[in-house]
Parts: sequence; structure tokens; C-alpha cells
Amino acid sequence: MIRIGDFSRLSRVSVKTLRYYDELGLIKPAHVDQFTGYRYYSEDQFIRLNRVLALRDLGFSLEQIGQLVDTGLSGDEVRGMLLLRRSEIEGRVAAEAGRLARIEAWLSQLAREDVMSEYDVVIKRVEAMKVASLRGVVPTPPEQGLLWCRLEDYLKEHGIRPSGPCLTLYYDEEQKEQDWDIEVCEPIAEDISGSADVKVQVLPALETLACTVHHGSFVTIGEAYRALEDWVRANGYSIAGPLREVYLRDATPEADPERRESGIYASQTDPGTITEVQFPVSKVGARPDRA
Amino acid sequence: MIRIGDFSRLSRVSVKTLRYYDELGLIKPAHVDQFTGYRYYSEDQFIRLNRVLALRDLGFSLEQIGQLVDTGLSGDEVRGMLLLRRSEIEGRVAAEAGRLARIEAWLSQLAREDVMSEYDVVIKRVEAMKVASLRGVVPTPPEQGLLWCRLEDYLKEHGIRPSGPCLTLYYDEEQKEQDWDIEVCEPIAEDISGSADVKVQVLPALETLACTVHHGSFVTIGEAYRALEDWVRANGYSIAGPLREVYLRDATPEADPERRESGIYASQTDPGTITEVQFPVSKVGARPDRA
DNA sequence: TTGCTCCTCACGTCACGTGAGGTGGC
DNA sequence: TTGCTCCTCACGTCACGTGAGGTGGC
Repeated sequence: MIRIGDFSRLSRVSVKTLRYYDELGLIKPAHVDQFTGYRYYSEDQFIRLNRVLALRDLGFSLEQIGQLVDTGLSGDEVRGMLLLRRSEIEGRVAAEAGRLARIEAWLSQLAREDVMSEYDVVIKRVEAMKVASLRGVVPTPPEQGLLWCRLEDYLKEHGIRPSGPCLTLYYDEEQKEQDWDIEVCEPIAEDISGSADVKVQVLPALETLACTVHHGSFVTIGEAYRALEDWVRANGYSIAGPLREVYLRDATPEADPERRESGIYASQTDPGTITEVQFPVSKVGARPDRA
Repeated sequence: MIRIGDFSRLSRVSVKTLRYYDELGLIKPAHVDQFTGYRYYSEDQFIRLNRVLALRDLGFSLEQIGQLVDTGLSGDEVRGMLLLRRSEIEGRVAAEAGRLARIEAWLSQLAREDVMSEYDVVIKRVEAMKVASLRGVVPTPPEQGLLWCRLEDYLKEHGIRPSGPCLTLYYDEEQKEQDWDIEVCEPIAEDISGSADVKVQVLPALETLACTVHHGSFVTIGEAYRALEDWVRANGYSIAGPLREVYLRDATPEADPERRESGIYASQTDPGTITEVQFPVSKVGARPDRA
């Protein structure tokens, strides 16, 4: 019989940990003095303790270890737990590898500019969203004002208020000189039908969107796009669907509607505007997020 | 201005998390109603929030994130934190890779025998330990009884009691037919000098010992050695010093000293004996633990 | 007898999640 | 007015570590 201090020294497990394992029932001392409460361990308990430590070292929780050492699990059940653990670890390794890639990207960006990038890219998902939308071809993105007017007239007619910030979808796969295929969308909560040009539809949920937020004029929004493109490339993603701009705060429309109608609203410096740019992405090789 | 619910939905960060970040001072709402306590966020706070999320995603603690977003750290300080984080992650990846290797070893062992191995190997370190010892050559390991007798006579003469379980070091690099170079050791606390044959020395601390515990007769202790050898190979270690046997519970000597002196004590079934076998190891390519 | 060992609370860690119980806003 | 949103505690998580304050054993 060994007292807890010696058992601790010989096993290199702290006394606190041994007491904790006793409390959990993982390693009950062979004998406990009923007057002093002193714990006495038997030498053969090193064997059980070693099993506990070996399983802990594989990353199992103490509860799982309890199951593995106590209940007579069959070989297949043990195998199942090991396989599960293995896939969990593989997932963690992949996640850590992703982190390393992102850290490398930060470091190289920092090496180029010696200051943290203005744009931080994060991965989000979005739920399915019902929208009233209007798709059309415009010469260039800043000239989407007319589409917005027609869409808002429609909402006004039906007495509907948008249920969240409006957004634009860009269907073209590459930068174009002119004739951009875009869709302007206002999220709505109501169940109404569309009209001749306004469509009511549910935008599907997207699992992985790379997003960044742009502050200020649309003249400089290209930098947000560039940051996203760099990030997507550095992290081994590829674009999997129409890009989105979500207008989190649009300083122009309410304030100065006719400027927007003139189609030049975006060409002015407007520090108040906040826009989130979203790239639907998927890991290269994986199936895309939407058909 | 946006209420917390909308800020949460748009950023895909839970309300609870936003409140927590407020409490920590990471993202203070732009305005808090002093009567209701309602939090109101400004749209441009999405930018700061994104930075926080991006750093969280790299694995920084919230406290580190606070430093990174608040105090104007220089480019070099940021670089330093990123480099530190990178090396931490690399360490974690290596640890997870080690776990994967160990899980594979468990799985293949389970595939062979359909039952969990009797021997669980764990890595320990030991502190430096003062011992009285006696080195000699014996025909085979079970015939070390005479060395033990001479060592214990010496201790008895000096009125010294061992301060822990005794152990044997095996100096030979491979299994031999005969003439084993071994050293029997009794740990002692006292400061005494040796004699003609008994040496008093300090065994150096060892950082990485692969250990397993054998229960029962020495006849079957070869299985513990085999388990350790397999484990050492599977985990990319190599042996870096004399192997050790630590006699955690020696059922024979006190009980039946002359059996030991006869040199045959170990050839009998003795279920009460508990022995820890320790292999000093180092990662292949790394410098060995001792000179 | 003295120092050493052991004991049991109780609290802290980290980044939130989960209620409970109550109030404000449209 | 009613349901929805928001608020502040308080407690739980996981695997222990860190004292505080007190007692047993040689």
C-alpha cells in the first residue's frame, strides 16, 4: 500500500489530479482510512493509471476514458471510439493547417506593408433569405440606381418594408468592361407575389462565404475585392457562386435620392457608407455550395 | 445604429458572445441607453468585429486580441505575436500527428488480437536520484540476487533505509546470451560515501522515458519489453541510454530472501510482483537525453 | 514535539451557453 | 395590448491548479 504522495511521485501524476480521478471514479484508492480519510493505493493500480494516462494522451475526455476502462466494451466498440477520435484529430489537424496558412498570409502582408491590412476576412454562413429582386444588365456597377428605384417603387406600392439590409448579386464570373449582369435584392418577410419585372424568391442558404467589410466610397471598394481574392487564393478556396454586396449602411439613398437616380451617387467620396462584400466559396475539390 | 439582435444576425455572432465582448471591452457598443441598458451598435463596428473574429480564428486568446486591436502595436510586435502563434500551432500539429500515430498503433494491435493490449505505454520524466549501486556482470538477468545481497548488506551496515523502490539498470544494447552488464540501485536520501564495490552516485534526470508496468512473474516480463519496443518504433523514438526496471512491489525478497540468493527466485510464478520497465528514449534526429 | 503529509472546502481558469426572472418597445 | 426583444444575474463547462485552514503520523 502506498500513500498518495508516493503514488504521485512514482507515477508523475500530481496529487490533485489523483484526488480528482478518485472523485470521478477513474482510480479509486485500494483503501481509504475511514477516520483520517487518507488514501492508500495498491501497487497494481499503476497499471490502471497507465491505461488512463495513455488514453488521456490520445485526447479522450475523462468521461470517455471512464467508459473505456470500466464497462467491458467489445473490441468493436473500442475500435469505433478510436476511429471517431482519429477523425476528430484529422479535423483538428486540418483546422490547424488552415490557421498556419492564414498566419503566413498575415505575415507576408505585414512584410509588404508593415501595417495590418485594412480588410479582415472571415468565413460566415447565411440562412436562406426571402427577397424581392430585380435582375438586369447595367453598363457598370455604379449605374444600378435605376434598378433600385424600380424595386423600391414596387415595395412602396405594396406597403412593404425591407426586413434587413439590401444587397446586390453579381452574376459575372470575371471583371467586365461593360454590361454587368446583376440583381438587386431587398429582403422581405411578407408572403407576396412578384410582378412583371420584380421577382419574389428565396435565396438559398450558403454554408461558406468569405466576407469583408468596406468603409467609405464605392470608388475604393476594389480594395476589398482584392483582399478577398488574395485570401481565397491563400486559403485554397475557389469562388462558388455570384458575389454579393450587402449595404449595411447606405448613406446616400435616403439622404439624396435623385443623386442615386442620376447614376453617379457612387462616384463621390462618401465616408459614411458601409458595405460588406461576400464571396461564396468552397474548398477546391469539394462540391460547390449551390448548383 | 443597430440593436444587438440585428448586429448579431448580420455578423453571425451570438448575442451572448457580443455581450461578453462588451464586458471584456473588445467591442463596446457605440451607445448604451442609460435607462434600459439596451446596446446600440454602429455599422462601422462590423469592421472592428471582423478583426476580432479573424484573430480569434487564428487561435489568439481574447486577451491577446484585445492587445492586438487596441494598443497601437508596432508592425514588429504584431509580427512577433504572429510568429509565436505560428510556432505554437506547429507544436500542436506535431502533437496531434503523434496522437494519430499512437491511435493507429492501438488500432492495428486491436486488429491483431481483438482485445486491448495488456501494456499501456506512457512517457514520463524522472528527476535526478541519488542511489547506492553495485555494477557487475551476471550470466542472465534472473541471477542478479547476489548483487542485491551485497548492496543490501552495505545499506544495513550503514543503517540506511532506501528512500524509494529499488531498480536495475541494463547497460547492454542488445539481448545477450550471457554476461549481462547490469547495475542494481537503491535510492537513498543520506549523504554517505561508497565502499570498494558499492558506489554512491546521482543518476541524472531523464526527460523522456517510455514506461510500462508489468504484473506478475519475471518469466513473462519479455512481453512488456516487446510492447515498449513496438511503441518506441511506432512513435519514431529511439533508445537513448540504459534500460531500467523499477521494482514497485517485490513480493519475493522480504518474504523469502534465500530463494533470491539461490538465483532462481525469478523463475517461479509470482503474481504479486509489480515491475515498471523504463526505456530512456529520444526522438530520432534529436540529441540524446544523456551523454 | 516538530515538520511533513494528508485532508476537505472554495475559488479560478477560458470563452462562452443555458436558463431564470424581469422589463422595454412597437 | 401582446408577443418580441432586451436586460442582468447565476450557474455550468473541462481538467485540473491554487490557496486556506485544519488534522494525522512518525
